[in-house]
Amino acid sequence: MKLSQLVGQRLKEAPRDAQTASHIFLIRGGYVRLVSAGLYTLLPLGRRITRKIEQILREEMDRVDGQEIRMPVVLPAELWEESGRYAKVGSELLRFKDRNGKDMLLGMTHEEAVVQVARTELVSYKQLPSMLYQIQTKYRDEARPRAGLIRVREFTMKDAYSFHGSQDCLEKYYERCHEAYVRIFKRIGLKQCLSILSDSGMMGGAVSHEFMAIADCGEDTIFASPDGSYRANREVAVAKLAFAKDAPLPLNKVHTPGCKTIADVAAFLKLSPAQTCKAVFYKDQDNKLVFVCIRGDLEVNEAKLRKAIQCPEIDFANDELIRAAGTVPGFASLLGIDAKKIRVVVDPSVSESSNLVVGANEEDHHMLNFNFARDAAGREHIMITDIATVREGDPCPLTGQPLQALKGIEVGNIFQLGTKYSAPMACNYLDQDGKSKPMIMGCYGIGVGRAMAAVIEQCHDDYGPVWPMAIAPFQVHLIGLNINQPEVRQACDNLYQSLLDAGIDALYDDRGEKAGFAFADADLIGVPLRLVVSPKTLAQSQVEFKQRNWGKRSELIALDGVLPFVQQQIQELMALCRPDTPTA
RNA sequence: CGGGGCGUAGCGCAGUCUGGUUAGCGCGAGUGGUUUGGGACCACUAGGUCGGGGGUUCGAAUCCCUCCGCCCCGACCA
Repeated sequence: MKLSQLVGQRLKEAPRDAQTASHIFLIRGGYVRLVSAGLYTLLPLGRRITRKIEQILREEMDRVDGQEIRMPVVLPAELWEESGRYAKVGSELLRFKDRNGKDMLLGMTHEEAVVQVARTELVSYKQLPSMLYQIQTKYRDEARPRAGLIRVREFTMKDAYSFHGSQDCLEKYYERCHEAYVRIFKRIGLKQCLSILSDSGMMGGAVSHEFMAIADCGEDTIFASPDGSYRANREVAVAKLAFAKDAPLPLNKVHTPGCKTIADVAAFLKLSPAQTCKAVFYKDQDNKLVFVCIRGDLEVNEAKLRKAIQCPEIDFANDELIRAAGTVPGFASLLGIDAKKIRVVVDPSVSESSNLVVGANEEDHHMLNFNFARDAAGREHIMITDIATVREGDPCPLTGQPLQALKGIEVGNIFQLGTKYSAPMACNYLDQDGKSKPMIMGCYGIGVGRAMAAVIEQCHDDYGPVWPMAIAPFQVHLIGLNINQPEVRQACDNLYQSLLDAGIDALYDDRGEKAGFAFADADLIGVPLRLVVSPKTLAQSQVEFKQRNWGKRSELIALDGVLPFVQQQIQELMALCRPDTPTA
């Protein structure tokens, strides 16, 4: 490709909107262009990269016996009604009617569609296990697209679905897919990508992992032990906190004028927040009160709470609702509360700590020395479960070491779905015993554009992306300086042609721009290998060579040895992305 | 959906508060010339529904009303 013909302007300045490295460089380098919020056109450079990523995905999916298919983006609502998701999913699902008034939708994921394939094409246990995948457009009407390609509304996703005759088979296959994912992210050049335990959310199913590209701009928080043995999404992470276990002292009411917050109470009584108990009030979608107790220094993890009480939507309760339950906002506690009438959730930090300060359910008063086992009435009706948000430095549940907090971009996920879709949608097969059984399913997704953006987040310098060889838009960037001199033009043309003839993917800057201008563009395009030909180098029958990540350093190589040299460099850089040595 | 910010040429911005002729500047683009190793220089040229609509006014980019769009934070998120 000649740079003079490449579509996609490089920009000296980024649009003000762009704030993260990947967003800035994708725009400045001419990889993508915004069409509307969360909708992007991939320009040639961006498309070249995503094609290479897609090819890696194909190879790795085929390697775990996947078969590529293609399902429609537009799907009939009736299919989603079968699984129950048509009613369940909110406005993230784009619904519309076709000309006949039939309810349709844009696929945000394809469990229903693939189940329809499986239940007609896979009928016997002899055909299982089986895995189908596609690389295709998804649409999600995101409330808030952000950070360029990190969070968009329309995107290309590799989505794969496996079908099994037994849980055991699913679990074994899930492991293979996990390994395939480790290989994939290594191959596309991510430097740090961790698989973590995750909250499977509305996707359902028991076990799931998210693959997180570690990056400061990531939306997810991950807690990891220093030795890597434990890592989990903040939504599900747990810590092994130590609780005070002193001999219970008698309850004792104290006057705490105006002390409505934990900070007030702790300061007034000269205690640490960890010696207090916090009462937090939520309401569910039916406007019913949920009374939550947690140690004063901890925060409620709403994702855990939602899961614990099996309630997808919760919000803070207003004072009216709190008072109606017989408590006093700011001075509320379990004391005198009838747990039979109100839903109460207590974190172990409260049920297992001794002598906490709690509200007295009386204006301007608190109670010292609350002990759950002694003082909470109707304990048998109270749900005791971990609903605490893990903090950086909290002890790891496995090793006890202080947990580290990392930010990550979710570039892929894998789920053990079980029969969540196959059972309601009658996706059955005939087993050896002649009985019809629902298939056990797994699903496996990777966002292609997001993966590209994540690579930039991890691989860039001040001047632009530093593409890993495996997904670079080109393998070699050839620049001709003073190319208006016929002998330079000739030498460059010849070298370019011989690179192409050798099967090397070369970009040729034939524009005759000034050196600085050409170099700045080359940095933005981020091709891993660069060759510069100029009258100076030509006079010695040499070519200047550098790798993209060498900064200003370069070396001279003989013109007649360029081809084998470049081929070897490509091999060496490709080797850096070989999946042989899994890291995650 | 809640909070905040922004919308003037392809990109970055000034002008808006305090209304007043032909709406400017830098980058980018085109032509000609001089240049040529880390975003050169000179001259000329093209490029604008000042986000849309309505209103106030002799006069609106500027004031008022309204709608739309984009970004950031939060909520939500297979």
